[in-house]
Amino acid sequence: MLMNTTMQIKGEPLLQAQVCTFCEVRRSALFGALDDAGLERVHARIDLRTLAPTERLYARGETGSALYTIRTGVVRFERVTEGGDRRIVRMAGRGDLIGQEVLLPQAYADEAIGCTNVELCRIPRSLVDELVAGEPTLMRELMRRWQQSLDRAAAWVADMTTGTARRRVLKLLAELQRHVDADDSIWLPRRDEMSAMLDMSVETASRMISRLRREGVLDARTHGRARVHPERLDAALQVEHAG
Amino acid sequence: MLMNTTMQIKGEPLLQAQVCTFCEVRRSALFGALDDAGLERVHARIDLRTLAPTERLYARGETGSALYTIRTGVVRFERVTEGGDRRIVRMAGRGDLIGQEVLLPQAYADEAIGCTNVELCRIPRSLVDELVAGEPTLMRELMRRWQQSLDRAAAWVADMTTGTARRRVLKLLAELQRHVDADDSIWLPRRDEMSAMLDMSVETASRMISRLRREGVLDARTHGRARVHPERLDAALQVEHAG
DNA sequence: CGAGCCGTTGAGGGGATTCAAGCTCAGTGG
DNA sequence: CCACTGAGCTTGAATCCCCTCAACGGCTCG
Repeated sequence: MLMNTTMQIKGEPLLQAQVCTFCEVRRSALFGALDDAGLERVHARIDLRTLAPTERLYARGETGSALYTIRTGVVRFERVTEGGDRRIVRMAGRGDLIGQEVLLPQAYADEAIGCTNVELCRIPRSLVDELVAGEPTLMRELMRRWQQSLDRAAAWVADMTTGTARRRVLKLLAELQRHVDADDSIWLPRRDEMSAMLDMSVETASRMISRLRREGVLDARTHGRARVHPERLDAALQVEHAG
Repeated sequence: MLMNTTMQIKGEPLLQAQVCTFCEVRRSALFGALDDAGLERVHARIDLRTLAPTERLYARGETGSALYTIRTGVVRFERVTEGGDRRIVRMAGRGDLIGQEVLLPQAYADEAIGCTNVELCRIPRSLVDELVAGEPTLMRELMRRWQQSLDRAAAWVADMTTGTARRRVLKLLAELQRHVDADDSIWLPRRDEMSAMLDMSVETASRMISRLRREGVLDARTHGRARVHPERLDAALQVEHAG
């Protein structure tokens, strides 16, 4: 599993120490405040974990013993309503911390499911507990992450649940642009996934996407990936706001 | 201002020490972990603050120096979309901690506005900073509050933004029941406020409420307050889920 | 190659919005 | 005292957006 990473160099097996040192997200990552010596002690306890699309990382109510940072890919959080249908309530991407509630300690609050291929760093709860005792700065970093998640959740309400189907789809595309890949492509959800995010029927989602493709806002590619014209997307959103 | 509280006894002016000691929400409040001696040091720094309906506690982007716990009443969080209309993204009630983001330190993330008459305890940021240094337990309590806010935000997405207008109104009433008053009455939002919470027109909100009143789920009272039949509310939600 | 999943498109119906008109009620001033 | 006013609430009618039901095509995979 350690080999299955973008950090791999010249086909050699990759040690966790190297992963952390070279980690592209280190600056924004949980342990960014630690010096190299501090990182040394951390390496051995952190594992890489991969997640395939639609694969579940953990379930709501599960009592886990680890939290995760996302190295690459997109993860979504689902919740089942009393009606029995699944609703996607939030997403997370590169650099985001997820499953923080195990620190309280508390069961996971939502299901975490892979949207794309995902690479995660698995951080045991005990490790964070130990580090927090010695390094108070880490605590502030943790609180920042919590607030960030809360802020994104509020933004989700304001963006993904408001207005016409077209506006919500446009807002979704704008959100997905935040997790744009190296080759400018974004993850384009399946229609039933859009349905669960934006509270609309799969047919409506399909119609909106088809229309946006005809309008040149969107360029579909293979395997649930697409490319967006940022200017045309913004223009379409402006029109939506005006009307 | 100290006199303007439900804790007042026999008309005597109320000292903050008494307020904290007798505080009904102490168990669930931020400083519940502190012993009486610890509380003593805290009293002098905490002020009571009241908030009238539609009055704003703080604005989004404002750099404040205090966080608050809610003693009585309901507070809502608003955010303005790019379209220019206000959207209510979350609510908080008795015992909830709000404005925690000042601890990071960071500007307030949303507008906080009173729904009912509200009584708050104003806690300076500096006080929390000092206490955290001496009492690590407090830090855990803070994290619990953050997670709780996050959890409620996710629940808001799943409940208030999903399904038919009728379902969303029913879910809103269920949520408001959580903040039920001493006399079994709840805050019944104005129709335009419901509109901002549930993303529907004021007319639709009015129609739904009128119908629920005819159905006996709801008993309107004076001044934006009402009483709900819990069993009928649950029954109505069951039907909604089945259909 | 048939089966099944996913996406697309069409037709019809229903729920929500929009536009519009009254209604209640509290506050105001003649 | 009461008309006047304006804000909030309600209700009706027409329109429109979205959902439902349905059929079909492309694709993968056993």
